[in-house]
Amino acid sequence: MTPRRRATLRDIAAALDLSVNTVSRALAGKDAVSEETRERVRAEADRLGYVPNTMARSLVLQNAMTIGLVITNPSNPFYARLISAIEARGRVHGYSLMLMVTEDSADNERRVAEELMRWGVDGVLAVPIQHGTDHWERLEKSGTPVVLVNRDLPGLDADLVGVDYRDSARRATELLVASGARDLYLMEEDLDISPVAERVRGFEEVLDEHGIAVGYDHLIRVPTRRREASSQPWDPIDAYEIGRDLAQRIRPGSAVLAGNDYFALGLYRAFTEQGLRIPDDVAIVGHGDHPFAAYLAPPLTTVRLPAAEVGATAVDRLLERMAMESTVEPGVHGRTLLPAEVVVRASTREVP
Amino acid sequence: MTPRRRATLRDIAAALDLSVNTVSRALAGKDAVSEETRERVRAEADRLGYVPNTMARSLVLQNAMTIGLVITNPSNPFYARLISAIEARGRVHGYSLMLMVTEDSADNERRVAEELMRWGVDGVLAVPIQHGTDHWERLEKSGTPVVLVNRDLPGLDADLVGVDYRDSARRATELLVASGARDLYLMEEDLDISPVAERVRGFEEVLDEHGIAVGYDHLIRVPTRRREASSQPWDPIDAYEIGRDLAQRIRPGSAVLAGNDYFALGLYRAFTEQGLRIPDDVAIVGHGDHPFAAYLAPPLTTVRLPAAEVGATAVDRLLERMAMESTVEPGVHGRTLLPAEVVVRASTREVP
DNA sequence: CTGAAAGCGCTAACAT
DNA sequence: ATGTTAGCGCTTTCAG
Repeated sequence: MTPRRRATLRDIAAALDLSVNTVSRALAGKDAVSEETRERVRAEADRLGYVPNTMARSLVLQNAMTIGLVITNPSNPFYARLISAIEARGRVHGYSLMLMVTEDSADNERRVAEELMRWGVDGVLAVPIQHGTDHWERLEKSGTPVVLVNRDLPGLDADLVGVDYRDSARRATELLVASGARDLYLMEEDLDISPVAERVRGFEEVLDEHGIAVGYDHLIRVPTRRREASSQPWDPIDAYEIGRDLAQRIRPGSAVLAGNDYFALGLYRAFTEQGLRIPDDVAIVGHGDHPFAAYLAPPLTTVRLPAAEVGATAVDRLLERMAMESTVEPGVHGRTLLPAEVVVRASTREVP
Repeated sequence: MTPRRRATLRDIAAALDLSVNTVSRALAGKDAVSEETRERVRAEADRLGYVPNTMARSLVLQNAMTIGLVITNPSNPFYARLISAIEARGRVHGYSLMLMVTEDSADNERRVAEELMRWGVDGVLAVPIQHGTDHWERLEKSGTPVVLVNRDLPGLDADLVGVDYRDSARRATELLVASGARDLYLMEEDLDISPVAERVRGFEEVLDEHGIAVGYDHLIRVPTRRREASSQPWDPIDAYEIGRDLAQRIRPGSAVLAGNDYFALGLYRAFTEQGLRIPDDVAIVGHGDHPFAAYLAPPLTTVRLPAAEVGATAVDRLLERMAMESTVEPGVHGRTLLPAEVVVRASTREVP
C-alpha cells in the first residue's frame, strides 16, 4: 500500500475540469452551484476519499475549532469526569479538544500555555496552579479567552466555573455539628488553592456560628507528595499515618471532614486499627463521592461534586466569551459556583 | 485592552525593514544570518510578543506535531493514567495531544477517526471498540499510523501495545488454586473485547491444567450498563447484585477472580452482608490495583496494571512507525504485551 | 548574508 | 453558475 498523499480540492477540480473554488463551494453546500455539478463533485470526492484539511481551513478562517484544556492530573476522578464532560460538550459545538497536563508544576503550566498560543486555540479551559498569572494574561491579550475551572486564581481577570466548596463545607460541618460532634477536624491537602481555602472558610464559619472553638490543631494539612506522572492523585497512606496519631488523642464523639475521599479512606483504616468505631467514636465526611465511597464499611457520607455540570457550564461560558471576541470589557468576568450535594450515608451519626 | 491580532513574521520584518524570510531564518536559528540581524530580530519579536503560528508551520511542513488519542472513558482509572503517561511522553518529543472520547460508542469512534484525519494528526493511539476496522484502515492508508492500546482489534493490521491479561489471569488463578480453592469464578464485563477474552482464556487454561472442571455458571458476565458521559467506568452495584445471588449457592473455600476492582468492591459488600468471610469463605482477586484496593477490609489482592509503561511504550512505538513513513510493509506489525503484577494482600488465603 | 518567488490547502471577494 | 485573484502565516528553493 503506497501511503498516498491525501486528496485535495485541487485533485477533485483537476479530475472534473472545474476550478478549485467551485469544488470548495459545492462541498461546502453553498448555493451558487448547480445541482448537477454538486453531484459530480460529491461523487469524485467520494471516489478519491477526500477529507478536508482542517488546518488549511483554520488558517484562512482564523479559527482553530479547538479548545485547549489544561488540567493538573487526569487520575483525579473529578478531573477525569471533567475531561469527559468537556470533550462531549465541545464536540456538540464542533470543537476538538487539545489536552495539556501540568501535574501541578509551574514550569509545565507555562510551557503548555505557550503551546496553546502557538496552536492558536480559540479558547482555553484551565485548572490553574497558583504560580503567576502572566501566561494566562498573555493568552487573553492575544484574543484567546480563558475560563478557569474548579480553582480560582486571584489576580487574574477571567471567568471561573467551579464548585461552591465553601457551601459544601458549611453543610457538611452543619451536619456534623447537628449530629452531636463538638470536636471537629478538617483535613486538607497542603496546597494553596481556592477549593481548600473555601472549605476552610466554610468550616470555620460554621464552628464560629455555633460558638465552637477551633483549636490550633483542628486544621490538618496533609503534605503534598511529590508524585510521578500518571500516578494517583492522592495516596491514602498520608491520611492513614496522620490518622494513627490522631486516634491517640481524639475524644469520643469527634468528627473529621476530609477534603477528599482518599483521605477518608486512610482514616478508616487508621481508626479501625486503633479500635475506634465509625461513626460512634469518630464521624467522617469525605469529598468527591468516588465510586468506592458507598461501598466502604460503613458507607461513607461524602460530598458529591457536580463534575459534569461544571464541565458543560465551563464550555458554555467559554463559547460565550469566544462569541464576544474583541468586545471584551475588563472587569465583567463572572464566577459561577455550582452547588455540591452532601450524600448522607453511615459514617456520620444520625441527626436527632 | 484591544484584543490585538497576533504578531506575525511579517510584522517583525516590516518593523525592521527586513524580508519575512530573513526573520524566519533568524528565529529558526538557521546559519545564513548575521549575528547582529539575529539579535535585532529576536529583540523585536520579544517586543511584539511574537509567537509562531503552529498551524501555518504545520501546513507547509506537512506534519501536525500532534498525536491523536482515542479513548473510551477517562474515568476508568487505568485510562486516566494512560492519558497522563501518553501526554508526558508525547511532550518530551514535542508532540501535542488531541484527545477524543468515544464512550464505547461505534458512532463516536467513526466520527473521531474522521476528525483526526481532517486534522492530519501525525499518528493515532486508540483504545478501539469492536465495531469495524475500516475507519482505522482509512487512517493508515492515508499515511497516518495507528497503534492500538490495551485492546486488540482482530482484522486490523496495526501495532498493539497492551497488557498481558492472559498471563495475569493465569497467575491470579494459580494463586487461587494454590491457596486451596476448587470452586472458582471469573467475573467479567459483558463486552466483546480482547482483555476479557484473554483473561477468560488464562483462567480456563489453568483450571484445565489442574483438572478442575469449569461449570457453565463459573464465568459470570456482568451486563454493561448504558452509561452517561462522564460517569464512572463501572458501578459496583452490578457486581453487588450478582454477588448476593452468588452468596446463596457458593460453597465454602471458593474464589472469585474479578476483571476489575469495582466488581471486587461490590462483591465485598454482597458477601459481607450475607455473613460470608473473606478470604476464609470466599477468596477474591481484583484487577487494576485502584487506590482503594489496599484500604478495603480485608485489603484486596489484585493485579497491578502497568499503565505508565503501556502509555510510554505506545508512544514510542507510534513514533517509530511515524519515522518509517511510506516504507511501511504490511504484516510486520508487532504486538507488545507488558506483564502485570499480582499484588498479594489479604483477600486471598495463604498458600500453604 | 539577504531577498524574491512559490506554495502548503483552503476560502472569500470580485469578476464574468 | 463558474472562474480569477488574493491571501491566511509560514518555509523553502533559488537568486543576488
